[in-house]
Amino acid sequence: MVDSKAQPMVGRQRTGRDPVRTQAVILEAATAEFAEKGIGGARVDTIAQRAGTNKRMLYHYFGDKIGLYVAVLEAAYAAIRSAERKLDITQKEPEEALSELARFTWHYFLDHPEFISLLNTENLHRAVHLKGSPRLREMHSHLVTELEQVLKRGVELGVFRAGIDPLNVYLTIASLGFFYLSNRHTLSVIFGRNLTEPERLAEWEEHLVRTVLASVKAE
Amino acid sequence: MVDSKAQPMVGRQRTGRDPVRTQAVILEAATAEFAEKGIGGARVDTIAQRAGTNKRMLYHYFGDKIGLYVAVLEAAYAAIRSAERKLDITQKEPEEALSELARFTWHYFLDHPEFISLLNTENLHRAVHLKGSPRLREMHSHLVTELEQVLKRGVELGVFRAGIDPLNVYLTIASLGFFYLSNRHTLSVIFGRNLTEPERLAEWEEHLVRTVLASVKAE
DNA sequence: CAGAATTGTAACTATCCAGTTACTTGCCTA
DNA sequence: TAGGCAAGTAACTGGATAGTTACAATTCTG
Repeated sequence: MVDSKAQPMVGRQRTGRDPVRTQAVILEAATAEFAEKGIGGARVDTIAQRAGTNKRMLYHYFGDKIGLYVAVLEAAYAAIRSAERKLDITQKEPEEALSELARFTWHYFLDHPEFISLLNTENLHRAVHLKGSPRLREMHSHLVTELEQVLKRGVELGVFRAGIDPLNVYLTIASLGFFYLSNRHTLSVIFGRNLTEPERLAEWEEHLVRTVLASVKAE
Repeated sequence: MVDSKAQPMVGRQRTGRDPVRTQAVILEAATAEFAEKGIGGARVDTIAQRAGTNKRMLYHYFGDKIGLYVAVLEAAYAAIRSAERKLDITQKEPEEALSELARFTWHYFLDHPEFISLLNTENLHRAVHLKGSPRLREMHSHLVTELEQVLKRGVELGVFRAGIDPLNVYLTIASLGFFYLSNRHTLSVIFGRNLTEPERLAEWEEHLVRTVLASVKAE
């Protein structure tokens, strides 16, 4: 999610002055630590160790623990928005477009469980950090606007029913993708099944796509 | 979620020996504290204050902070299972039964945001506390079995399509209800809308019910 | 009314942890 | 090659916190 050249410097000699790379490895280590343990459980010393640097650097670049967490959250949003911009669904048939958006979202969550965890952490804290971020505008998703166009063409073609709020469709996709993965631990225990077996994941993906299409289907 | 006679004893004199009630007020205060702050952010002294008792009592009855948290989690599961047992969907028309289950789940989550938060906390910790609970069996939901019967009758009547895993329908309902409320803070910031306005909540409830029914509809 | 049980008080311990300080080391460039 | 800059070291401070201790106070029942 951060610059791919970022790598912990554990077991390495100093490689020279590179503030951008130092910040990147700190951010990556902090992402893992905050995602695994939340704000209250994350430890500054552990983040420094995981990054292969020292905590003087953390305070030098990010100010304090919360400043580091905010940078992690902003980077996480930047990453998903960057990935979303690579998706262009407006040039496809409506049903295909919607399927593609649904699969993209599912696979993004599947490949980025740390993003799910960070969202849960931020909601636990009532989004106070997100609200205070000057980069808020960058976190908006253009996909709802694109989705609006897709739904409109679907209505025109007679495959989608009219009167659907695109935000609701976006939230339907996100709901089905997020909940399954976010709650995989408790659900696996409660239902006595391993929800993260490859077959189950593939089955849920098909169920997700089918449900989203069914929810907008013309009668 | 806990015994209704539980009430904080703040500002009250000692009201006599009542270990059941003392434990109940501690559990209620602890539920609020763990739900609002997670395990790492919750404070034992604050729980005692919120309960109107002292922390000697917390350690006396629950052993330690984690023991208290586990008791909170078990009580939360007991409460939703108790509420679920009052629901009988097997005697209704399949579509009505499914609608009722969907609305019940939505309203349960709406009325119990602390349950949502505790589930997120427990998943952050990979359900290690849940796994270790001797009350695990009590946490299973009988509703999947009932749902299986409802789906079967729906297929027989020709209103539902065949081959649907009842667990997937249950997860669909839970997904749509859970995600919206769990992420209400970040989503409200990102999309610039207050997702918890009464009109939005009512609209989402209708969308939830419609989507669940559409997902099982016979073709 | 005495004793048992529940609940309370307040000080305490030991540990943890965010953040700071004062310096040192190493790299790179003019 | 000297100096500036990035990065590192390690001790430290101050405060927070879970959990404990040793007793006291209150309630209620046999």
